[in-house]
Amino acid sequence: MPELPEVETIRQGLEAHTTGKEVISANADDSRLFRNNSSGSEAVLNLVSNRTITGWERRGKFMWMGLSDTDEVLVTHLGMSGQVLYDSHEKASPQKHVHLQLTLADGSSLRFKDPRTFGHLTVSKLIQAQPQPQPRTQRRLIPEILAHIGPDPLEGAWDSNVSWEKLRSSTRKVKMVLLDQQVVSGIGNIYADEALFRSGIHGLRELRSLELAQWETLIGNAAAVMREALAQGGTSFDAQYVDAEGNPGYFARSLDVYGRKGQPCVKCAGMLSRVVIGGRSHFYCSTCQR
DNA sequence: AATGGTTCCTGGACGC
DNA sequence: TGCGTCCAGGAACCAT
Repeated sequence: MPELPEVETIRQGLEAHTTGKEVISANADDSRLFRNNSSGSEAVLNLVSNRTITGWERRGKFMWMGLSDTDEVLVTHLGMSGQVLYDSHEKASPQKHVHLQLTLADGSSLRFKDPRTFGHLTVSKLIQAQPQPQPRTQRRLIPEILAHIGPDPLEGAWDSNVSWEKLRSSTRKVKMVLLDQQVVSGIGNIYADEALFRSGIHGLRELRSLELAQWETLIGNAAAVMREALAQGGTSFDAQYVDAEGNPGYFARSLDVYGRKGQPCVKCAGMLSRVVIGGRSHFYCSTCQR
């Protein structure tokens, strides 16, 4: 389940291994990963072929590959089970669920794999981000299709006051707002639960019951837990999440509540519970979270 | 306008 | 051991 720390881990690996390399051949299937392109995978193949990779950027759970001599980028979202795998040598045999494969000039390869096809592979044009990061050290460009996605808490652009006026009267459950990528991006089900636990806030609370200071604490804790996870290479429960070189992350052992129903709370030793909010599992401590 | 529900998909966990 | 059944998850889309 790639959330911000997992996507950032993958991005760093791709940045290190593929920047400056030319794409000499590209193959794609007709997977629904390409559903946002009017011409399916064709637009993606046209974009990447014979261009040099200039780098990888990220906002929230979205990541994009920059290319030479164009203001269009290849935008990826890994969904539930997406992987972008780098290999120092070309993978000759076709592999299951690999929907796009690029061969680079030095003989290395890049494979976009996604069994559940919840992800996206889309061509999009870069535009000016609104709002711009503060302080405005450099102008941030983001893909046009991500214009509605909010900044993530690890970006300079994040400012909880910006969204507060719209949120303060909302009757939505706090957990649902944390997962709303238009409000704040990058937080998925795992880190939402961890941030709520650290903040002592129950996910079923209505947002309007919070003070601005509590909302800021919540976002601050989400940022903190995601930074810690990033330092561990992300969270892996199974083979679904691996970095660009196929290695798992080690943060799962550091989770306080997610997936721990029936186990003791790390703060009060009481038994942790689970409830469904908006179709998502919410793991919490009924003593520590109010 | 704002909010909640439905949908896509398949590997893995579980029960018999 | 092997089969069937069910569930997890993100975000676009639809219904209210």
